[in-house]
Amino acid sequence: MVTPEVRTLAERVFHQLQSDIVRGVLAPGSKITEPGLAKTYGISRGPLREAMRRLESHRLIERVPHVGARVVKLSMKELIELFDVREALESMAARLAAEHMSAEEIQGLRDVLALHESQADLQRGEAYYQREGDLDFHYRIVQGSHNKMLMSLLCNDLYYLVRLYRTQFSASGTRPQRAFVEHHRIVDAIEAGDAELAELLMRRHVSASRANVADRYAAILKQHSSSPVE
Amino acid sequence: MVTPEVRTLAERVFHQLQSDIVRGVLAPGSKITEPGLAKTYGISRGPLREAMRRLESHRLIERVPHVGARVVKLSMKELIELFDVREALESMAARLAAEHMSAEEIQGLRDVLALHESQADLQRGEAYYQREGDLDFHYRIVQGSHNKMLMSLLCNDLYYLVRLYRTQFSASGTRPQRAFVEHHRIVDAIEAGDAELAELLMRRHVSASRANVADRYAAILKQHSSSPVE
DNA sequence: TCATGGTTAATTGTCGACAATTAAGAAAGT
DNA sequence: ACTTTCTTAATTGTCGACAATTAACCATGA
Repeated sequence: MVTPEVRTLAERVFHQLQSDIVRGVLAPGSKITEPGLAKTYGISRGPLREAMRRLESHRLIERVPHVGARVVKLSMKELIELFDVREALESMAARLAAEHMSAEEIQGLRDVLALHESQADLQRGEAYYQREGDLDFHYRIVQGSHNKMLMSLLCNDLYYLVRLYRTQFSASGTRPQRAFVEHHRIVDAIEAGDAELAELLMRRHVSASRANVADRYAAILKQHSSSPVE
Repeated sequence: MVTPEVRTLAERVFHQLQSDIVRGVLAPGSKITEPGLAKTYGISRGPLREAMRRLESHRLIERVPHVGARVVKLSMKELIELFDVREALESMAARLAAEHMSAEEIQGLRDVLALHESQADLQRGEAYYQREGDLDFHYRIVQGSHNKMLMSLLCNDLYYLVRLYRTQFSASGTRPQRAFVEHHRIVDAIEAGDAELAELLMRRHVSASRANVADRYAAILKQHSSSPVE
C-alpha cells in the first residue's frame, strides 16, 4: 500500500488509528477514550477529535454524544449488508473497467494474477489464499473503472471494513482455486471489452464470496448450538 | 425531512452547513474560511473544524492542508460518475426492497406516488416535476431495502450531492410523465416480490435519468459552441 | 518591463484550560 | 435487602491563545 506522506497531525493519527483498528491492535467493541488516545499517540485532543470524526464517517468507530466512542464490531447481519453493497459497486466497477481500462492497466492485472498463482503453487494443497492479494486484484479493477467516486467508496471505505472483518472473524481458510478461476474469467471479459459479462462475473464472484461467509457462519452456529443468533 | 434533534454545536453546525451548501446559500467553488464561518455561526473554531471534517467525508467540501476549504463544484464528469454509483446502489436497493419490504411500507410508497400524481394533475402541460418528491420516492425504496449501509450511503451521502447538483445546475424542466410511469412499474415489481425485475427497472430508471442529464448538457455545450469540454 | 527576493498579513494547525454532561458509587431511607 | 437519591470522579464539549505555514504584496535589480 502507499504510505501516505502526511504532514498534519490529524491526518497522521487518522491513518495510524485506521491501521490499528483494521489490524486488530484496537479490539473490536473496545471503548476508546480521548485522553487515553491523546496520551498514546502523544498529541492533544484537538487533532485527535478531527481524526475520530473522520473514522466515524468511515464507519470504523461509533460515537455517542457525551458518552464516548467504540471500535466497531461487525455483526454477521452487517457483514452480509457489506457484501450486498460490494456486489452492487464492484459489479459496476467491473463493467466500467471493461469499457475504460487501458492495455497497460490490463497487463498489470494479469501480472497480479500471475503473482498469486506462483504463490499458490508454493502452497498447493494447503488451500491457503492470499487475502491481501485478493484485495489487490479488486483494487486494480476499481482503479480501472476510472470513476473517482467509486474508487473512493470502495478503496477508502468498504475495503477497510473488509479487512476489519477478516481480522475480526480471523477469516483464514477459504475457496482458493475457484476464486482464481473466477478472477481469470473476469480479466478475460475485461480484456475482451465485454462490459456486460465482466459485470455479471464480478457479481457472481462477490455473491459466491458472501455465500461462503454465510455458510461458514451457519456452520459455526450449529457447532456451538443455541448461540445468540442476533 | 426529519429535523435532527441535535445537542452538540459540532453537529448543529454540520447540519446547518450541509443545508446551506445544498441549497446554494454557500456558492459552489467559493472559499470558506474558518474565522469567517466561526463568526457567522457564532461558535469557536473547534466544533467548526469537526463539522468541516464531516462535510469533507461527505464530499460537500474539499480541503487542502494549510491552504483552506472550498464548497465542491460538480463537473459534468463527476455528475455522470455520481449517476453510475446511484445506478449500482439503487438497483440493488430495489432488489432488496422487493425481498424485504413490508405491506405497510409498500402502501406508503403507493401513497407517495398518489400524492405526486395529484400534484402533477394541477400542473398538467407544464411538465413540471416535483424534484424533492422524486427523492422521497427513492428514499423510501432505500429504506425498504432494510440494509443500513445502503441507507447510509444513499441517504446521507449521495442524495445530498444530488440535491446540490440540482441547485448548482438549476435543474428545472425534466421528464415528468415517463418518470411517473417508471415509478409505478417499479412499485408493481416490488409488490409482486419480483426482485430481478425491480432491480432491472430501477437500473433503467436511473440510467435514463443520467442520459437525460447528459443530453441536456450536450445541448448546452452546442449552444455556446466551442466551450471548454471538461 | 519583467523577474526575483524578502516582508508581512492572514489563515490554518495545535495546544492547554475550563465548562457541561454522564455514569458510577456511596449513603440514607423504606 | 432493595430502591432511591446525592455526591463525585471521569470524560466529553467548547473556547481562546499561540505556533506554523501560506500567499499576496512590495521593493529591488537586471
